[in-house]
Amino acid sequence: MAPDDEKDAGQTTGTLGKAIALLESVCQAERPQRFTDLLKQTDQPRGSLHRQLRHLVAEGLVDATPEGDYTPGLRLLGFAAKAWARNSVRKLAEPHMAHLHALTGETVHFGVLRQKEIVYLDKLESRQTVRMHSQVGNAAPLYCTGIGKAALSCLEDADLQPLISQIEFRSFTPSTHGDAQALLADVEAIRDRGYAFDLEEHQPGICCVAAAIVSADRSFIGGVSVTAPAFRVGREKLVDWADPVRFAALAMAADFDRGMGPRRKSDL
Amino acid sequence: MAPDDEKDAGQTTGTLGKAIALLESVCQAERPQRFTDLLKQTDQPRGSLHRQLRHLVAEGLVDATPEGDYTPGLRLLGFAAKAWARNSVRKLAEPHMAHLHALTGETVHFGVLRQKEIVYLDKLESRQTVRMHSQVGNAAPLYCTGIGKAALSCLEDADLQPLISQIEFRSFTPSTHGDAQALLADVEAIRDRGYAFDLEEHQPGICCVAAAIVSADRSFIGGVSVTAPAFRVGREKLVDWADPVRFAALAMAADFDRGMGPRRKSDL
DNA sequence: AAACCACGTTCCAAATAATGGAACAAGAGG
DNA sequence: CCTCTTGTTCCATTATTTGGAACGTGGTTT
Repeated sequence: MAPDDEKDAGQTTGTLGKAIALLESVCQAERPQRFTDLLKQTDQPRGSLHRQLRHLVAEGLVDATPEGDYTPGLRLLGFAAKAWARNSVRKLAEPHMAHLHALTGETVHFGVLRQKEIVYLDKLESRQTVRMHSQVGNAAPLYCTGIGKAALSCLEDADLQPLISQIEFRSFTPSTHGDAQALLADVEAIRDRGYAFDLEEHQPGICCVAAAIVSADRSFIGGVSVTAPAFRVGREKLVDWADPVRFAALAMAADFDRGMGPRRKSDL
Repeated sequence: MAPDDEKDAGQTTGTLGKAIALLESVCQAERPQRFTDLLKQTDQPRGSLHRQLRHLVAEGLVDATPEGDYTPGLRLLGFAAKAWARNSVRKLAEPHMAHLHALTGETVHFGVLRQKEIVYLDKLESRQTVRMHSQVGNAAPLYCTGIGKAALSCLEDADLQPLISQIEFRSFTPSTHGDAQALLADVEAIRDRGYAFDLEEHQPGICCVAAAIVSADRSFIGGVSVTAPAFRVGREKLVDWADPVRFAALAMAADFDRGMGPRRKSDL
């Protein structure tokens, strides 16, 4: 119908793309969506939307109550469990995370880059926190998280500049960097230090030290961080953890380079 | 091309169904799949498979290495995180799980029924286990897990019999029930007791006590269990935990009935 | 009651995207 | 040099999706 939709940018994924876009709508929403809610968001004809939803529900990607509320489907958990369990970088990071956790006694995160976000792949909780699990599987912006900024600090200036200029800065907290200039200055400092802070820039009251895991070819593999509530730890404490964090990141990078070297050979 | 495929059973999900079937193939495999592996499993023409994979990769549901290895995509984690965070039954179970965990000091599971399997939705670890997280999002058969058998014990005989007769019994361990008769006897006992055991029937060395969470209308909502290694706890210990587990299940059911009562009203 | 409206569901000709066979690259071995 | 395996591209055919409109259904107003 529309010959060239504005933001198709290169590739089209046909029917699947539309289905996943709809699934995204269902997932992004805060609460169960009704047929009409989705109709408004997706502005598709009734008939099409109806069939697409039927398909998604039949496949278990979306769950529907008899009353007509649509929520993300439980089958997604099964898929994600596999994606998580089979992720090789996460597996290799695990023991080093455990070590770091034992050393600091605080919450340790591991995250990788996906598109232009950090996705948290693993988390070891601080000893008895009241906090929920999760965060695992969630995505966060690059410009206001420790791991995200550590990732940025690995880029060449030539790649960094255009990327930063595309960012839409949103102030999650009063401390969030509000523009490219502030972020660039921070990245500069991170390059010098070799590690990054997040001083309540994403979540109020939460701060962390993070380091990038960098492969031998200088590409960003992922990041580790130690996180704690601001009321309990000051900047000095974070600095104390910086070396352990950096060391863990180095150890992970070494494991990565060792493991990823032999290609086809080590497959069996 | 094929006018009526054998097991289409009622509904067809068109293009999406094929894409998800392929995704399932990628996820089920133990290791990264190559194009040819998938070609064999799905017996589709090269052209079609190639395009479907391209679409899945473009959508982030499948990740592909430059070398041509296909693995479950990281985007799945994001979807699942939403599905998990927004699951209302899980949320309401959470505090009762915590209580049970504090009481027993052992691993507590919460699971619900999906299709004909138990899907684990939450887990509180035994204090310092070496064990990984996960299990969350994984599915297990009904006939060899505590929560699964507790679910079976909620069914009327009229529903139970046909369901059991369809089961393909697979012996995960020497203790797994091997036929309908043994399972029925166990279900009978569970009905009498009000709780179920899993005595190393699914994973060697692992046993649990479980109870069904049953709504006021007598339908199965989910199940809770306390799990421990067999070498550390005997049947007596499991029996000690049975009442706490049953009580937790009752409390969850009460919360469920209370929360789910007011429909549209409580939406806001 | 009748008229109205919001919500969902179902239908079907027309438009579009998926299909699958075959031809085309590119290595890897023999 | 030939051949086998693996992966990619092309394109006429075919099946699926599309989307407008008509049809239910229940709730609300006049």
